[in-house]
Formats: sequence, C-alpha cells, structure tokens
Amino acid sequence: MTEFYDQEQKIILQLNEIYKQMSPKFERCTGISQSRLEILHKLMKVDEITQTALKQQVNIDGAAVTRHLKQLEEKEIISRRRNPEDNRVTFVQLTTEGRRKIECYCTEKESFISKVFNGFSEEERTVLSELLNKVQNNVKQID
Amino acid sequence: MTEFYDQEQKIILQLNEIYKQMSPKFERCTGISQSRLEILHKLMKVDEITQTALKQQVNIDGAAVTRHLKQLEEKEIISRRRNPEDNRVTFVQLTTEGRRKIECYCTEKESFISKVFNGFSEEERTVLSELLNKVQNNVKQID
DNA sequence: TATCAATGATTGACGCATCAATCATTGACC
DNA sequence: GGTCAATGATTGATGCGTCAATCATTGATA
Repeated sequence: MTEFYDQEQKIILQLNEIYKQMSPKFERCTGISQSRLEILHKLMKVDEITQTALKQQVNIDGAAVTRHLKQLEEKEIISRRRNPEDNRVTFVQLTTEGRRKIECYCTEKESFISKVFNGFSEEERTVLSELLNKVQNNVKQID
Repeated sequence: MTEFYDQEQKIILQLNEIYKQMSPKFERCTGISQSRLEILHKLMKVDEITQTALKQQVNIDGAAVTRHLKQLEEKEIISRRRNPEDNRVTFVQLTTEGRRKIECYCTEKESFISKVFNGFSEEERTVLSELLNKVQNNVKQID
C-alpha cells in the first residue's frame, strides 16, 4: 500500500543478497563456516559451557548444535563430558589443540571482515549498525 | 588489526541474525519461501522467460531453479515448454491459475515488509539502502 | 516408592542451497 | 557427414538449518 514499497522491497533483497554472497565467501576465505566459527568463538571465551547455554548464545537449533559438536569432537577440536550432578546436561570445552587452531580462523575472519567494511567511516558503521538494529527489533516483533 | 573490529563484527552478526530471523517468519506469514516467491515475482513481470535468464535474475543455482520449477509445475502454478528453435532451452510461464494465486502471496509480502520497516523515515531507508549497497559492493570484490 | 511432567540431547524427515557429474542438443569446423 | 566443444537442464552427493518425535535423566508429588 505504501508508496515506499519498492524501496523497502529493495532493502530486503539487498539483505538477502548480502547474506547469500557473503556466507560462501566467508567459508572459502576462512576455511570454516560462519555458524561453526561462531560456536568456537563462544567456546574460546569460556572454559566450559553447557550445550544448552551454547545453543542459546549462537541462536541456532539444538539439533544443529548437536551435529556441529559431533563433528568438532571427531576432529578433536572440542571435548564433551556429562555433568556428574545432572547426567542430562553435557559440558563442552575446547581442546588445547582446538584452541590453537581457532587462532588462525580468527585471523582470517578479521581480514575478511575488514574487506567487507573497506572504505567505511566510523560514522557510517555506527549508522548502519543502528539502522540494522531497528530492523532487527521490528522483525523480532512480527508474529 | 583495526580498532573498529568489534563494531564491524557486530554488524556482520546483525546481518546474519536478521536473515535467520526474517526468513522463517517471512515464510510463515506469506505461506511461501522467499526464493520461490522471488521466482514467481519475476515470472509475473513477463509473459515467458528462459530458464537460464530466470536463474540469472534470481541469482540462485541452476539446480535449485530446476527443483523449484519442477514442484511449481506439479502444482500447476507454472508451465514449461521447449524452445522449438533450440531444444536445449526451456521457456517458463505462469499459468492463469498461478498468476491469480500470486496476487495473494504478494499482498502478504507487502504487509510483511511494511512491518519490517515500521517506524522508518524515508531518509533512514535511503541511508540504509546506500550503506547496504556499499557493503554489497565490497563483498562482491572479495576473492 | 511409583508415577509423571519437565528438561536436555539426540535422531529422523524434510527444505533449500551448493558443486560436480551427466545427458541432450546445437553449431562450427575438418 | 562426422567430430567436438559449448550450452542448457537435470541429477546425485553433500552441508546446514528447521521441526517433530524419541530417549534418558531428574525431581516433584501422590
């Protein structure tokens, strides 16, 4: 109905395209998927964390978390153990080897991200972040 | 390296989250996935179009296009025919029934999008679109 | 103590995207 | 006319996400 519909539609399209273009490039450049690196990044900041807490922090489905962790465990990047006080919950932790590897990933990620914001002023970044925040809040309220 | 790294990283996170939160809600609200609706939207604007051209316009993999069209064909929303002058290429076209159905989807989409931009001024939308464009161009140049 | 609801993790089925491999058709070139 | 590279569409394998169903464990309660 609004006369600004075309503009709005274009922004939605831009958001989608950025995501679709960025994700595969991120993965090629850094050697790891965004989700998985996000998991590892959370793990890096703590000693040990509950799988449920981790799931909430990275905001992906528990099933997906389980599968990520399973593979990371096979590669011996993380280790898991049951909580002896409550056998339902499992603790997740980086191995020392894992912790070392992530350093590299993070360096690559940093370099990737700086390319994404090439030519941006601090002002522009701030404005962009605020506007995105506004969008995000609106989206959150839908339904 | 840059001292603004945290801010940049946050924006990347915001972009991802918006995408991840918006996509499923879009689908629930409109009753159709974004990609599929984008395909139909392109089809609505033309009489007939080549499958390759369609693929380029929606910017997704040919394999995915084939699979979408296959299902849309089964539901009799679109129809396809070979180009008699070159049997390799296939033309895609909305059926009249399909064209009718899309009207509804588009109405829902419009309502959805207006919620996403609730409270935005025209100025803000313009700035956002420009900044996203800048991001997109940077991403395009990576690799 | 037996039952039962809640919680956490896992698995299965599915959707949607990618890439790589394959198949059919075409057109150019010997 | 036969060969061969290019083009367009399809299929298969894989990755990653969702939801729904299931399983084990726990704690409250009759």
